[in-house]
Amino acid sequence: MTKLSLTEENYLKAIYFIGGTSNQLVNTNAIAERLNTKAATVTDMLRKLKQKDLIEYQPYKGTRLKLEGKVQAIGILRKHRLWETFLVEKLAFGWEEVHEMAEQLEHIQSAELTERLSAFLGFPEFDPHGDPIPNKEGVFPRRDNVTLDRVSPDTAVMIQGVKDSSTEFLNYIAKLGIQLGDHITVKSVEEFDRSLVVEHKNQQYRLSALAAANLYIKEL
Amino acid sequence: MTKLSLTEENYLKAIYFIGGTSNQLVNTNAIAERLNTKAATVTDMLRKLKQKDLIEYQPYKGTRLKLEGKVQAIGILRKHRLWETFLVEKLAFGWEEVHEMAEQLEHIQSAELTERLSAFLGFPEFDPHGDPIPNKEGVFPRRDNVTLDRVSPDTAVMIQGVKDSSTEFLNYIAKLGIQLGDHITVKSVEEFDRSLVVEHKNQQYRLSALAAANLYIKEL
DNA sequence: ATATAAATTTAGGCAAATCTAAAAATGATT
DNA sequence: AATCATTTTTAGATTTGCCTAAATTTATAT
Repeated sequence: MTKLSLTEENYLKAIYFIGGTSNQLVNTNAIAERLNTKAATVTDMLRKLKQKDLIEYQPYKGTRLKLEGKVQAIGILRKHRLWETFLVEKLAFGWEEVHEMAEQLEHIQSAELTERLSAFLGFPEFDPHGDPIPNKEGVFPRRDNVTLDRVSPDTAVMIQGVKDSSTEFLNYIAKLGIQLGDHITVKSVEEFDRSLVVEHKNQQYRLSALAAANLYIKEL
Repeated sequence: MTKLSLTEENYLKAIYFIGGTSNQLVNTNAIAERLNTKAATVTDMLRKLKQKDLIEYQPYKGTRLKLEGKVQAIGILRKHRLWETFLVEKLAFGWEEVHEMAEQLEHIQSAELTERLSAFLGFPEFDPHGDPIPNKEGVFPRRDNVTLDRVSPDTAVMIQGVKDSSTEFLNYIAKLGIQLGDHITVKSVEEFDRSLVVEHKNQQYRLSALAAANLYIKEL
């Protein structure tokens, strides 16, 4: 639980981001590019992080997070997404504007502050962009693999994400006025083609089974 | 408007604090003590800050803030007190707990964030401790020199500070349950001794003219 | 398989912020 | 005014994070 420097935190974040959830081996150059620094600098830091037992690192082979490194990285991600939620929901910033501020706020050290912020925001599980916020144990909320076509009629649900993120689909739902976080209720399902009539923002309209199958929802 | 390092900001803050509002000459040792560092280190930084034209500095003589340095210091103080207000009023921290967190938050760089935070908090002019929060131009609010004895009956006012800060007086008002920020209303004034009956927390009681004259208030 | 290209590390340095120890300036005292 | 004590600065090192240039390892392509 050694206190990490801001720079160390940023390296862990970068390795976590590039390695993905499967914790793949990460190249030195990839880290250098993400952090706008030089490969030689990255090598220095990797040696240091290895020495602190936060990463696995074999020269020329690449690096990956060890458990403690991953815990740290997820902790920072949690703070980042909570602060972004605060900035958007409480201070009315636009989604595009908040990233840089959150990059600073995520390094504020106080576990108690993080937990109280979470409580103040109503223990959000997803940030305004729909990205999951890990809890304080580092566990990500399951984005329920439930899609709109599997909901029983008259159940109010919330749009939580999209399965198909092609431009065409995003344009289509934008045209319908559907946004992340919107509430929607299935009114009826057509036996014939499984298309459904939904109520959304006080309007009723029909949605194809395909469209519904690509909208992740959460029951309220 | 050069962007300052965290360390530079802390030196400016220290000089501002020690020099006081009258901007007195500040000794090297005083700064070293406040920042838990050594005099030699302070000398190095003073040369650097002088070179950036943020302070006046004559070797062996001492230092004081120049205009730009003072502007920066007051800007940091503004952020510090706004964040403290946030932590106490929104996240329900106790007053004693917030200082260290605010020491970190005060360095977050985003003028827009500061202004939105202020708006979110209702443009507070005093922090939960009663200390004035400078506005974005660096001007401190006047703690109105109005005391409770000068208020007309049936006007709701807020306790904003004390004139007499002797232990005896503070104990007396603590015994009455009067705290900074409390709302209080003068119900009537006695011609004879100018003592007054006040309503405070749903109770009515009598206060001497002297006690009332030592309570700074703000009309609501 | 050998040469060439790409990725990575090593070597040597630099700037910021800090330290200790020694030197210099200021101030206080007889 | 000369000395002693205090304050401050200078000198020289250290640590962290970064750089360039050269050397080394790994990957690719005839």
